[in-house]
Amino acid sequence: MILDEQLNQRLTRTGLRPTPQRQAVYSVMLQKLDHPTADQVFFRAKQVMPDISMATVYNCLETLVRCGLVRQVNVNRAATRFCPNMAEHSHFYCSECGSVHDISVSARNPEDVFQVPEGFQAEHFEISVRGICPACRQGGIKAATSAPTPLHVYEDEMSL
Amino acid sequence: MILDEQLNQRLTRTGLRPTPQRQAVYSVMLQKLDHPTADQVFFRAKQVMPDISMATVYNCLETLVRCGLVRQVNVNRAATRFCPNMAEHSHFYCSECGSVHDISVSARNPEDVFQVPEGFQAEHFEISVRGICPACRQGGIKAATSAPTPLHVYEDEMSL
DNA sequence: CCAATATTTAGAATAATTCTAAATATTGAC
DNA sequence: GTCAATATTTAGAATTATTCTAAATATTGG
Repeated sequence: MILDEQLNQRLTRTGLRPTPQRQAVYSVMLQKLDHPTADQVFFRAKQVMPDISMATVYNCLETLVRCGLVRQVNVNRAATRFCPNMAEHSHFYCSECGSVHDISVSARNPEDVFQVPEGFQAEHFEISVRGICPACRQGGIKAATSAPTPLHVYEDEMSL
Repeated sequence: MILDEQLNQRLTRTGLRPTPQRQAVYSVMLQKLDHPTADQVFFRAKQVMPDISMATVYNCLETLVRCGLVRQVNVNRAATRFCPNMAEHSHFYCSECGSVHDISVSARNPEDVFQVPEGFQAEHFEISVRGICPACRQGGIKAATSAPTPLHVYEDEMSL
């Protein structure tokens, strides 16, 4: 597969080794472009490689982040999500169902967005938006005492 | 104190009760305008009210957030920080020492910053910047195997 | 002052993540 | 190809911030 080549190049360039686990995790990330948590990646990876362990999934995801093929998305204090879209973009977080969606950044330069005072050295910035996703607006799921998982989440991932 | 009045008004307006603990936590938040974690707030609150409990600090902080006197700042997966500056601003996170600093937003409107696709309903957005703070640039603390706590952090908070 | 309601509290529970140390795999040198 | 050196995987324990629980206490309006 061509994508394996890309992964292998990135890995070796960073002094890391290509392994079947890393390939499996990366392929899983590319298969479905939602923003899975480590748990979800673990579940999906097991379908391809049944003996892979959670620790390895964490390790592989960290590796992919380190070599620039995946990025981490942190929303509130919920589990970290992972995103293989490395193009510049921001994230929309649905406060109803917790789903994460890519949105595009309209600002051209950092200076159009924020100002850091003298002496600070900015390295990276991130914009995140919170609100209601189309599915939840449609679905009209009312906030229950403890919100039930909306139907449009987890259509896959039925059992372990 | 005048600020207690402000707190009490906000609380009762939201159907919540003014309590000494809430006052203590709020006063602590206003005393030092850094961005303390719940732990740090607990430590500081104990100096004023030695028998206050951690659970109460969490409760009070949540209450203050709910009635709009304090906001939460989440950076990466580290402990949530709390900020009593309710004016529009963003946060700069120092990847060396973990300190958080207020920075100003230059964008006028959300549309200048990002675009949400049709069907999404944005409610709130947040910009966060990561980099090196002036103290760390000066200090020139080199990344050790496990970074030692830089000197400019925790000048207070020596013992429990 | 009393009943109704809200808050505080200590400690247990949770959940995501990191750590540990032993087993296994991969690499480059020969 | 074989071997030593190094990197990776793994299961399970440990950690950490936070939330939950249920009993004790405080506050409020009547």
